Amino acid sequence: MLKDRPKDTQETPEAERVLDAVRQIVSEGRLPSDGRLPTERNLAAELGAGRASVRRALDRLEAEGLIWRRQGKGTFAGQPPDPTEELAAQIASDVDPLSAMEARLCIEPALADLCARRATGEDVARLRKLAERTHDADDSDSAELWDGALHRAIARIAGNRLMLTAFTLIDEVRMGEDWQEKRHRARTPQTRAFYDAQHQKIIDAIDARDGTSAASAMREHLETLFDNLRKSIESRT
Amino acid sequence: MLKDRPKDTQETPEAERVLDAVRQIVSEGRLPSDGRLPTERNLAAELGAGRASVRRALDRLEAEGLIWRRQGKGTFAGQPPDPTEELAAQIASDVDPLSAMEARLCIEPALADLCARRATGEDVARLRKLAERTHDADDSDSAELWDGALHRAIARIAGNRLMLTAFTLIDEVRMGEDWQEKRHRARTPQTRAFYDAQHQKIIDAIDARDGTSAASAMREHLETLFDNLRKSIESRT
DNA sequence: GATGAAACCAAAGCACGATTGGTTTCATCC
DNA sequence: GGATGAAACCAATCGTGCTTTGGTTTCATC
Repeated sequence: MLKDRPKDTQETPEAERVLDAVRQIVSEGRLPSDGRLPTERNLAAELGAGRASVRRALDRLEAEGLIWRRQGKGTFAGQPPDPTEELAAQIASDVDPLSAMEARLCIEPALADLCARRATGEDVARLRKLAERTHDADDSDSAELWDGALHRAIARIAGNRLMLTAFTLIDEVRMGEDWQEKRHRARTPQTRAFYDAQHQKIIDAIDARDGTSAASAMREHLETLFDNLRKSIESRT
Repeated sequence: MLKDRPKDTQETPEAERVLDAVRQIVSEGRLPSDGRLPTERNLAAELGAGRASVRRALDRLEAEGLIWRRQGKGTFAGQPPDPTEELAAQIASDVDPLSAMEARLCIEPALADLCARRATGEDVARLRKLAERTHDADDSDSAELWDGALHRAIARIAGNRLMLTAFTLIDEVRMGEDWQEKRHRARTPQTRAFYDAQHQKIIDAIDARDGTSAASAMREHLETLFDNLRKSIESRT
């Protein structure tokens, strides 16, 4: 810390070399579809370094959240899988889009309420950024992705582990099913503008730390979604 | 169907013999702690019957919900395990009683609403019976058990698989943790009478198919529980 | 003090055979 | 003809032993 050279970028000569090499492998994504990295032993051999150095580099990347590791399994790029996914996959088969919306309509207003009561200024800034991304998205697909991220962020900020798990469950089922096309049709330029305004309203309420308003704004938003989804289903049965 | 002899009780001579034998094994509970029954082949040998007959008997018992089977695993007494339990066990460690109540307060009023809109006369009769059992319970422990059964029944009648899973998740975490004593202290004779009245109000609203009233009655009930739990925690920190 | 090499531990995977429910076929017996 | 019993086969699961892989320690080297 007291040294005058920039510790973060240099560390020690070998450490930096290995770290950069591994970071490049991860970021460039030249790896199997499951995101698995070479084993530590292979990595060490390929880079002509010792296993300890490789492990130090991986420790760093893990701390940064770029990779995750599991003893006996391997090292993988990205975030560790959530056990909720499995449960979601199991029950996904007997859940229809309407009951999924029903569930969202139940839990998300409550999450917005809690979110409003617990959000920090930083949290609100993050939400605004996500809403902006949703608004700026070029195609309907990426808009949906950012929209999902926004709702998830609200759920996380709410700070209730149980409700977050329940939300994740609903979210996983919703994403994993074959309703994609249905929701796709329900998303037109007009509705998108509408959704953006509703997002604004929700975030404004959260920013004002007004839980009740946040909940009702979220409920209104979801009901709009719900209606459009229902119309979309009815129109082409 | 057109025969004059009582098909249900007699079927065919051998079938009935095997069915009774297996039914006795299950009901008397002379089986390992995991509820595993002998294999079909062993059962057939023991009873001096063919495997087909044994399977017919097991089919019947499975249809009655007395046993469940899994290829490659075995035949077991009781109901098949719910995958929700595992997930609940995993996240149980970082959930506190207050956030569990928060989650209940979010989901159970919505379940009561749906329940009121979908309950049949038979369903309401079942709920009334459970409320009666809760009221008649001798000790605080069994009252809690019947109370749990009542809330679960409402969740099941609501008829939304996703929300039922979410409810089960909360319920499992709630039951599995060490908060038993806390809730125990929160349950006094006075509060029990109070709870009984609230149960009545909820069920009356469901009986009247008034979802909004059912939801608010449930919310009121949970808020009472919540308050008492909070007091109980504060009193002896 | 950082590095590299080696050895060991523990968790997970993998391959293989055995077990078990699910299914079909066929001969037999009322 | 329908129920039964026997046999064979399929598919999912489990148990076992070996391998792989990350986690950890030790030691020699630079």
